[in-house]
Amino acid sequence: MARPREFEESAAVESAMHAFWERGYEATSTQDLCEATGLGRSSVYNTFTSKRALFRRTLAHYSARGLAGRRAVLEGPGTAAERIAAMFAGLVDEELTHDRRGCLVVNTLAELGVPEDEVGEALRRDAEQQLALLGECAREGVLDGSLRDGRDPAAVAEFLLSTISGLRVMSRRGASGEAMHAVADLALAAITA
Amino acid sequence: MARPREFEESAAVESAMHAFWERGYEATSTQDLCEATGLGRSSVYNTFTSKRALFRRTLAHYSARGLAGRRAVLEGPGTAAERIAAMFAGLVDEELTHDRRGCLVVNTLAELGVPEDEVGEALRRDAEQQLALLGECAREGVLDGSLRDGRDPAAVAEFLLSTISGLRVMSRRGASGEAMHAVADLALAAITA
DNA sequence: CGAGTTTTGAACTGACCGATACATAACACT
DNA sequence: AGTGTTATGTATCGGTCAGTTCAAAACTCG
Repeated sequence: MARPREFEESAAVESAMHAFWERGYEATSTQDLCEATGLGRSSVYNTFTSKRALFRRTLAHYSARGLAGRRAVLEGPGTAAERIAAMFAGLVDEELTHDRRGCLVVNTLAELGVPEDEVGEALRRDAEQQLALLGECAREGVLDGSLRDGRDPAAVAEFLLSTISGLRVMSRRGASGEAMHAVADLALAAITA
Repeated sequence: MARPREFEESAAVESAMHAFWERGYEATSTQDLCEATGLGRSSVYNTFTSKRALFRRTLAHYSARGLAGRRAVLEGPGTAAERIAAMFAGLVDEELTHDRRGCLVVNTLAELGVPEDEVGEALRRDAEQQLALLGECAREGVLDGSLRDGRDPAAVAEFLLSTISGLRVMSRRGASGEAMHAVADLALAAITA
C-alpha cells in the first residue's frame, strides 16, 4: 500500500550496534550511524525516531543476543563448574578475537550510569536476566557437587557477573589472554568444591 | 613581573575532575568545565591548552590520589588478607556515600578504551601501579600466612584489580551494598588461606 | 610613574551536533 | 491510469561544540 523499505531494520540495528560499541554513545554521531547503516538521515529518523531510541534498540539487540549465547553455554552439558569455566573461556576468546571492545552493556554503564529512561531500564533488565541465569547455574552446581556447598546462589551470581565485568574492563585496558585466564581460574577457585 | 592568577591550578584540576567523573569525557563540554572550575574560557585554555590536556591532568590527579589512598590501606597494619578486606570495604563505602560514580579510570577505559595519546598512557600507568601495589601485598600475604600458598602474586594482583573494576561497574548499575560486600567476601575466599 | 608581561572577559570562528521540512520517488490498490 | 501512503534524498534548522582573537586589566620591576 506504499513504498517499500530498501533495507532490513534488523540489519540496520546490527550495524548501529557495532558503531555504538566501538565509539561509545556520546562519541557516535548520527552521521556515523548513517554511514554505518548505509541509510540516509530521513530513513534513520523515520524508522528509529531518535539517536537515543536507536541506541535503546541496539542495547536490546545486544542484550538478547548475549543472553542467548550465554544461556547456550550455561545450560549445556557438563557440571556447572565446567560450564562456568567454558563461559569464561568464551569471553576471553571473544575479547582477543574482537579487538577488545569489551561489553556494550558494561561500557554503557560506565559511560552513562543508569539513566532515567528506557536505556536505563534496558541496562537494569539485562543485569536482572544475567543474574537469574547465573543464579540458576549456581543452584545446579550445588546439586551436582561441582560448586562449594553453603554458598548463596544469588551471591555467587553477583560474584560471577562482577568477575565478567572485571574481565571486560581488563580486556579494555589491554591485558593479556593469560592474565585474563588466570583471573577466571581464581574466580572459579572461589566457588568450586 | 605580570598579572597574577586569580585561581589555584590544583583547585581547578580538582573541580574539572569531578565534572569529568560525573558526566564522562565526551559528555562534558568546555562550557561545563568553565562552570565547574569557575574560570573563564581564556583562563582554561591559557592554563590547560585543550579539553583533552585538562582531562589528562585530571586523570593524573585522580590516579595519584587513588593510589595514595590505596597504599595507605594496603601498607597499613594487620595481615595482608585483613588489609585487602579493608580495601574492599572502603571501596564499597565510598561508592555508597558518593552516589555510585564508579572509578574515573574504569569509566574512562570503558568509554574510550586505551587511546594512543597521553590519556592512554596515563591509563596504562595507573594499571601498572595498581598491579605493583596489589602484587606486593599479595607477596606479603603469602609470607604472613593469610593468603593461600602457591598462588602467583601477579595473578592475585590481576584478580584483585579485576574484582575492583567489577565492583565499580556493579555500583554503577545500582547494586546494593550487601551484594557488593558479598562479592568482596567471595573474592577474598579465592585467595585467603 | 611608566614599561613589560601575563591574565582575564567578551565576542567570535567555523565545524558539527541532533533533528526537521519538504519535494520527489516508489510502491499497492482500485 | 489515478490515488493514497510511505520511503527517500537534499537542504536546512537552531544550537552547541572546541578553540581563537583581542583589547582591557592587573600585576612586577625599574
